[in-house]
Amino acid sequence: MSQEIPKAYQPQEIEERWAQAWFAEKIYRAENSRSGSAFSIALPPPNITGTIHIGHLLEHTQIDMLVRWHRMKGDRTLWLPGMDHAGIATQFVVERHLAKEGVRRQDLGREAFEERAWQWKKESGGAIKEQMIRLGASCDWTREHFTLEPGLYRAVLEAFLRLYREGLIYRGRYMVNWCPRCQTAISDLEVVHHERTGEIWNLRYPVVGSADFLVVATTRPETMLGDTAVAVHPDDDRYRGYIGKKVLLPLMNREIPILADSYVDREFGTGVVKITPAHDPNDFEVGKRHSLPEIDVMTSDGHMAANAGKYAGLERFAARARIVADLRELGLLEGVKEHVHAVGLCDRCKAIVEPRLSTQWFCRMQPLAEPAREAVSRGAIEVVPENQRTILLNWLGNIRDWCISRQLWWGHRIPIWHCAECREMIPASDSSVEIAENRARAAGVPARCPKCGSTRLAQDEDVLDTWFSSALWPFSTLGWPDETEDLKRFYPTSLLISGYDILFFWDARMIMMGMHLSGRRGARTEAPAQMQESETIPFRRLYLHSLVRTAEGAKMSKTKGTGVDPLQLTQQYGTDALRYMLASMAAPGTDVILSEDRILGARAFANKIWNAARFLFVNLEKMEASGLALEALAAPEIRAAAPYPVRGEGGLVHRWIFSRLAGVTAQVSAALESFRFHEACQAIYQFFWGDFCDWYIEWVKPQLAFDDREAALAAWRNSFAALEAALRLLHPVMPFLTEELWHRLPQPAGARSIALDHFPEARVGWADAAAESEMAALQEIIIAARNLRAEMKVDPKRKVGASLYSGSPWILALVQENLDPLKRLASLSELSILDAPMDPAGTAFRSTAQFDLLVPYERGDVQVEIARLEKDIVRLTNDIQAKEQRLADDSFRSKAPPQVVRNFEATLAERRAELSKLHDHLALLKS
RNA sequence: GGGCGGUUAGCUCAGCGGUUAGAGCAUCCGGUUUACACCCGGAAGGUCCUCCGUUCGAAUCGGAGAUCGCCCA
Repeated sequence: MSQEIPKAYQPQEIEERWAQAWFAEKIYRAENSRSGSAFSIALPPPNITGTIHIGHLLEHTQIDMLVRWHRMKGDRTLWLPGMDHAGIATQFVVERHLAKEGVRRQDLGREAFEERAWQWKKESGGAIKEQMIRLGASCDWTREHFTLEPGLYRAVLEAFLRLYREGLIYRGRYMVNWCPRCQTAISDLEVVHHERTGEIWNLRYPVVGSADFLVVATTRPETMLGDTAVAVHPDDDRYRGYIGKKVLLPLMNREIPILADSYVDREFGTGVVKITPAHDPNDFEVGKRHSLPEIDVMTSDGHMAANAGKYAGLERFAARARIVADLRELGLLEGVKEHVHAVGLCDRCKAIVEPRLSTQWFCRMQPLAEPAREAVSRGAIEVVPENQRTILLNWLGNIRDWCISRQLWWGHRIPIWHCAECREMIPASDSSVEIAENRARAAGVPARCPKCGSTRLAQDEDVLDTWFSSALWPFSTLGWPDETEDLKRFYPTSLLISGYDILFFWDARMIMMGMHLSGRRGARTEAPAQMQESETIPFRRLYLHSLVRTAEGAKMSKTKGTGVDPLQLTQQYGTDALRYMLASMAAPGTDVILSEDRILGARAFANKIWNAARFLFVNLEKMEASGLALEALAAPEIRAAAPYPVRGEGGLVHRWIFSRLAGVTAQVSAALESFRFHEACQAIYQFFWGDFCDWYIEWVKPQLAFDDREAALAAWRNSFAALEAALRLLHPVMPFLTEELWHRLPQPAGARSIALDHFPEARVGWADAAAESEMAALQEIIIAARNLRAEMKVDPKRKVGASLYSGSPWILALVQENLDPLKRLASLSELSILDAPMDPAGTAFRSTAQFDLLVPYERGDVQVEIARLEKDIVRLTNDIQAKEQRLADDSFRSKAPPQVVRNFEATLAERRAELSKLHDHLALLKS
C-alpha cells in the first residue's frame, strides 16, 4: 500500500479525477421532495465573456465552504449556478471579433448578430463552467441557468410588464449618461469617476446693446455651441442689472437671454454660468424651469452635429481645441486655469461619458426602494459586515430613477410596440415567450393599435440593462413566475454572498425587485404588503466579501496584466491549498492581498494532512503482517464507538484528542455561522497540525506497535477514527484531499462521497475537561524539558536525566502514569519524581507554579542561564508590581467584577512564587 | 464636498474593555528522531500611528490630528 502513497501530496491528478466524478455523478443535486430545513444560495452569475479569476475563487470558496458545511449538517442544500449574458460586455467582444473580419454589426443585421453572440456564448460560457467544476464548486449543475434562456426571458417580460402596468416603468426624454464608444445609454452606476487635472476656460460673452462682456467659466467649451442662456444668481449684486438682457453667443452669433436662477453658485468662477440644456444635467433642469430650447450639438458617437456650424463633423475634443483657438483669436478668451475635476468614464470601455438628452426607459425607484430600506433597516435581511448595512441604507434612502434601456442588440428586448400612426405604446399581451430560431422572444405580439386600429406596429428597438434580469436571479432561476416545487422549497434563499463592489448594482436591486415581485399566492391580485414578508425577500442574509488585491494593494485588473489565473495557481499549488489560503485571509471587511508565502504555507498544510494519513497507512502494513486488516481497525461501525480505552497510561491522549475534536468542531461551526472563515481555518490548522500531528500522533506512535494486541487494536482504532473525523471537519475547505483520503478508509456500503457524510458533531462523552487539563500539564512539562535541553545545548542525540518536583499530588500521579511518553517526547533518559523540593545547586531549572523541573549541568553556559533568569525576573517583577498596584486600588476592588479581582489575586500569588524561586536560583548560580 | 475603512512583530494579517497582545511566513540556534525538509525541536522579535478624553482598567470605547486606501456626489 505504501507504494501507492507518494511522500509528497500531488494534487493535480487527484483533483482532476474527483472534479470529473463529482460532476458526472451529480452528487450535489438538491432534493426538493424531502422535508427538513433547507439551505439555498444562488451563485452570483459570472459573466459569459470572462474566465474565472482569483476574485471568483475567493467568492466561490466562501460559498462552497458554507454549502458543503450545510450539506454535511444534513440540510437540503442547493447551490444554484448559472451565467449572466452581460449585454454591453458581450456585444463589445463580439463586435471586436467581427471587426477582425472587417464586418460591422450593422452590416450583419440584428438577427445575424444575435446568432453570432449565441455562438460565442456557447464557447465562452462553457469555459467558466468547466473551470468551476475543476475548482470543486459544489453546485447543482442540473439546475444551471442563463439569463437569456426562455424561462428567464419570460421572468424578465413578466417583471417588466407588471412594473409597466403599475406605472413604475416609464419612457421619456431625459439627460442620461451616454457612452459614445458603446453607443448606448448607461446607468449612473456604470459611470466611474476619475479625478483629472483639466482646464477651466473663462469665456467672454458680449452683452447685446452694450460694450460689456459677461465672463462665463466652463470646463467644456465645446458645449457652448448649444448654449441657450447664461445665468446668474438672483441675489448677486454684481449682475443684477444684466438680468433680462441678452448676450450674443460667440461663434454662433445667436442672441440668448441672461436669466436669474438660484442654482448658480456665486462663488464658482465668475458667478456667471452658461446654460446648455442638452449637454449638462443641471442645465437641463434650469432649461426646464425657464422653458429654454434644448439644442443638441453632438452626434451619438461624440462628434459635433450638423447644427454645430463650421465645427460640424469634428470629434468632440478636436472641436474643443478649435473652439478655444477661435475664441482666443476673437479676443473672447479671458483666461485658462488648471482645474482638478472628476471626469465620468464608461465602466466598461473607459470612454469619457457624455451627458446626453435622449429618449429612454426608466424604472421609478423610490416606491421600490422604500420597502427594501425598511426591511433592511428592521433586520429582516441581515447584512454582514455591519458597516455595509449603513451604506446600503443610505443608498436606498437617496435613490434615483434607473435608466434601464440600452441601445444594444444583445439582451431582453423591451416588450413594447409603437404605433407608427398615433405613437401609442402597446405592451405585449402577456409574458409568454416563443422560440424562434433557437432564441426566445416575446410571444404576446399585439396585432393592431388599440387606439387607432393601425397594424403598423414595431417593437421597441432597445434591450434592457443586464442588471434588470440579474435583479430577478434568485427567484427567476427557481421557476418564477410559476409556483414551482423549487420555488416553494428553496425560496427565499438562505443567503447571498457577493463582493461589496456590486452592492448597489445587484444586491440592492435584487432586494427591491424580490420584495416587489416575488411574493407567492399570485402577486397580481394581492399587494406585497399583505403577504408574509418572509416570502418576498430574496435572501435572509447578505454577506459582502472582500476583494482580492495585488501585492501593491491595487485591484486586480486583466487589462493591466495584474490579474492572476487561478487555474495556473491550481496547477502549481493545488486547489485545496489555494482555497485554504483564500479562506484563511478572508476576514470580514478586510481585502485579501495575495502573497506567495501564504500559498506556500497552505500547500504545506495540505502536505501535512496527506502525510499524517500516509503515516497511518504505511504503518498499517506491520499490522497486516500480524493478521489485522483495515476493516477491523477502521470500519465505520468501529469508528463510531471511538474513543476506545487503551490500557493504563495510554488512555489519556485518546480521550484528549476527541475532546479537542469536539471543541474545534464547535469553534469551526460558530466561525462559519458568522462568516469568520479565517477563524475556522485557524482553528482547523491548529487542531490538525498542532494537536493531531505534533502531539497525538507523536504520543501514540509506540502504542501502535504494542505487543499487547488488544491495546494496539484500541490505539489503532482511535487513530483512524480521529483521522476520519478530522477529514470530515476539513472537508468544506479542502474538498479534494479529504475526499481522496476518506475513500482510502473503509466506508459504509454505497457511500459515494465525504461531501454527503456528516460534519463531525460534538458527541456526548467527547468533551473531557479532565483530559484537557491533564494533557496541558504534561505538555507544559515536556516543553519545559525541551527548552532546558536546548538552552543547555545538550547534544540532541544524548538523553539526559531530569528530576521533577510538584506540590500537587495529581501532577505527581499524572507524571507517574505517563512516564514513558513523557520521557520519550522530552528526550529524557530518566525522570525522577521527587516528593520534596530539591536543592537546585548544579542544575538548570524551569519552574511554574505547578512544578519544578531540574536538569543537572553539563556544558551549558552559566552566563546565558544567568542572563535568562535576570530577564525573567525583570518581566515578573514588572508584572507583579502592576498587579500589586491594581489590587491596592480600592476603586478597582469595589468596581471590577469579583471574578476579575480573584483572578488578579491568584495570578499575583503564582507570580510571587515563581519569582522567589528564580531569585533563589539566581543566587545559587552567582555564588 | 459627503461617507466608509486601514494604521498591531521584518512581511501578510488576527485580536476590538479584564491574566505576561497572537498566527503564518521570514529571522536566529539546533536537528539524517524510518509520515512529512512542503519536516522536527527551541528561541528572539511589539512606546498596538500620535495626542486628549471616558473607565477601577483601553490595542480594544469617544474626540481631534497624521497618513494610506475605497465608495458616493
